[in-house]
This record gives sequence, C-alpha cells and structure tokens, in this order.
Amino acid sequence: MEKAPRSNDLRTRVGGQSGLERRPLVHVRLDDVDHRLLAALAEDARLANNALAQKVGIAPSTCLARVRRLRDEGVLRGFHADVDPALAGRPLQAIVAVRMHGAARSRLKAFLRELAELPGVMNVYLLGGAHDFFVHVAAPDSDGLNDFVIENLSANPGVALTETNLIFEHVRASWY
Amino acid sequence: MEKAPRSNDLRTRVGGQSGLERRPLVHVRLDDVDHRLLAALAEDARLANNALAQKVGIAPSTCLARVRRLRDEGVLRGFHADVDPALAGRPLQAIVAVRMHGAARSRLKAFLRELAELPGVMNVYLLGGAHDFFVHVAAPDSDGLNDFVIENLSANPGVALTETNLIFEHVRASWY
DNA sequence: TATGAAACAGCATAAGT
DNA sequence: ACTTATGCTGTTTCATA
Repeated sequence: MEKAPRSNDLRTRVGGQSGLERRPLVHVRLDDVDHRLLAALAEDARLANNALAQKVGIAPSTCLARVRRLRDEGVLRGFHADVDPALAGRPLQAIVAVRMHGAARSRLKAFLRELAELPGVMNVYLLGGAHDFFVHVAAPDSDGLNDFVIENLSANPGVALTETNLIFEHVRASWY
Repeated sequence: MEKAPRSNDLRTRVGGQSGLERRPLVHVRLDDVDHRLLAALAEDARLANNALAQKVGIAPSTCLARVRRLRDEGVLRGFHADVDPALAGRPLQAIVAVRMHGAARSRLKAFLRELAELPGVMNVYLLGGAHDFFVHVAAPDSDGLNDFVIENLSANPGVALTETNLIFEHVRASWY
C-alpha cells in the first residue's frame, strides 16, 4: 500500500470555491453533532481535532471522520482568517448598490467574477430586486473608494447607476 | 519554572470581538511579509505555523511571533469556518435594507447587536446613506424569511420600512 | 458506526548564534 | 531573524464492540 504524503484532511482542498459555479444541490442530513461541529468551527476555525472532539463530546477519530465528511459534502467550504480591513490599511468600507442596463445582464456573472478579484473587494452579492448586485468593498480612503466606483463600476457601459452606502459598523454574526 | 499549560497562541483568544465596540484606532505598520501572512491565512486559516512560514519564506519561529503580533494588534480578529448556508438548511439568503424613524436612531446600535444574535443572521451593516442598515440573513425557506422580516424588523416600532433583496449568488472575495 | 489505544509523525516553543 | 533541538500533541490507523 503506497503511503500517501500525509495529507491533513482538515486543511487540504480548502478554498478554490468561488461561489459562482453551479453546485449539484445535494441534500445533506445533519444531525445534532454535525451542527455542533459546524458551530464550533465557525467560531474558531483553528480548533484542533482533539479539542473539537472534546467540545462536542465525541472521540477524536469520530470527529475527524465527521469533519472530513462535512468538508467533502461541501457544507464546510473553507477556513478563513478574519482580517480587520481598517487595521490592514483600508479603513473606509462601503456597500455599493449597482443597477445594470437590461442588455448587460447576460454578462453579469462574468462581471461579478472580475469584481471579486479586485483589491479591497470583500463580497459580491448577485440580487433579485431593485438592484442587480451589491459590492462590499474596503478602501484606503475616500479617494480610493471614489476611484473604485468610477473606474470599476461606472466606467462599465453596462452599469446604469451606482449607489454608495458607507459602512459605519460591520457586525459579523456568529452564524447560529 | 512552572510549565504553563501549552497554549497554542494561534488559537487562543480568538473570537469575542463583536465589531460593535469602539476600537482604539491604532495605526499598525504592516510590511510585505505581514501582508503575505494575512493573505495566506485569509485563504486558509488552518495553515500550520510551519507551512505558513514556508509559504511566506520566513522561519517558523519568526512566523509565530509575527502572527502573534498581528493577533495582539487586532489585525487578525479571528479564524472562522465558512459554512454553506444552503447545505446547512438555510438555502434562501437575503439582504434586508432597513430605514428607521429618526427618533429610534439612538437605540440603533443596541438593536443591531440583538439582530446579530438571531439564528440565520450572517452580517449586519450599519450604514450612512439612504438606508440605516443592511441585514444579511439566511432562511430555511420563503416563509422563514418572511417571518424573520416581520417579527424581527417590521415589528419593531422604530423601523420605518424594509426592503428585501433576495441573494442569487454570493461571492466571497479572496480579500486581496 | 463509534470508540479506544498505540505509534508515528510533526508541530510549537525556547534556546543560542 | 534564523537554526537547532526537544518534548509533546495531534493525527492516523486498526482492532473491537
């Protein structure tokens, strides 16, 4: 039996999920233990398997298998550090609401993908409703924000209008 | 020498930052290595110190000290698992824009704090602009979403109007 | 399917250069 | 800031219930 190079299954195959590609929409049955695992990892993604197992009351080996299953099924999409944009040089956050011209809607998803790659862009939400999408962006200053909106949004001929909402506070909820 | 119970410094003192409390607004100088560390951890929060060090091209001990500094300074706010709401039983996401009555604005922050604790609430954004805040929420179904808006938002006498935007796609950007 | 033990590998941590 | 060295912990497999 060839020995695979020890792949820490909790850490590998993380990321690489843009959120834009269509997912097979499987239904996953999650029991109470699974929910506790998800809650614990949502709160602290760096919990070691041992500590995690103890926290939810199962054996480490069982815990490892459960978490691997959750990852393989796609319930656990990844593990990310939460960086404070203000302290990382981007103290000015905004949510820019954008409406497109009707003809440009076919290229919308590709456009969003490009936007998500731009520096400072934190989230992009494709919407149904009065606006077509929201861009959550963090900028170094007011000029930077203005430049972002003008150069990356308004400059696009498909963009009909933008509405910039400054963010005064952002509370990231604990999820459940 | 008393042996402190091995505290993995990368994992301790994580969480407990709601985002609502006022921060001392210190300026942090980040060099290129720091930015690479943040980017790497934002992409995969479970990278072990060794692997992280190798990835950014510094020694493990240096890496440990750097990351600890980033955490102590508040640049690294925490490490969170990214759970797919759809596969976890909440396939319907929305961003609800809310405007308050003028008189109710003084209690706004406390209100947001309460909202953030509700099941399904993922983000709350306090805004300046046409709306007072946005609530990013994930609901089990259309009824659940409706109930959330009515019971937790419209029911509040301070709420003047709500505008629910369904989310078709959510792209979480790679941060930088 | 979950558990527990055992073995191994790999990591955090603290010296010293 | 790097290198080295050392306990020690976490991961992993396998046998068992």
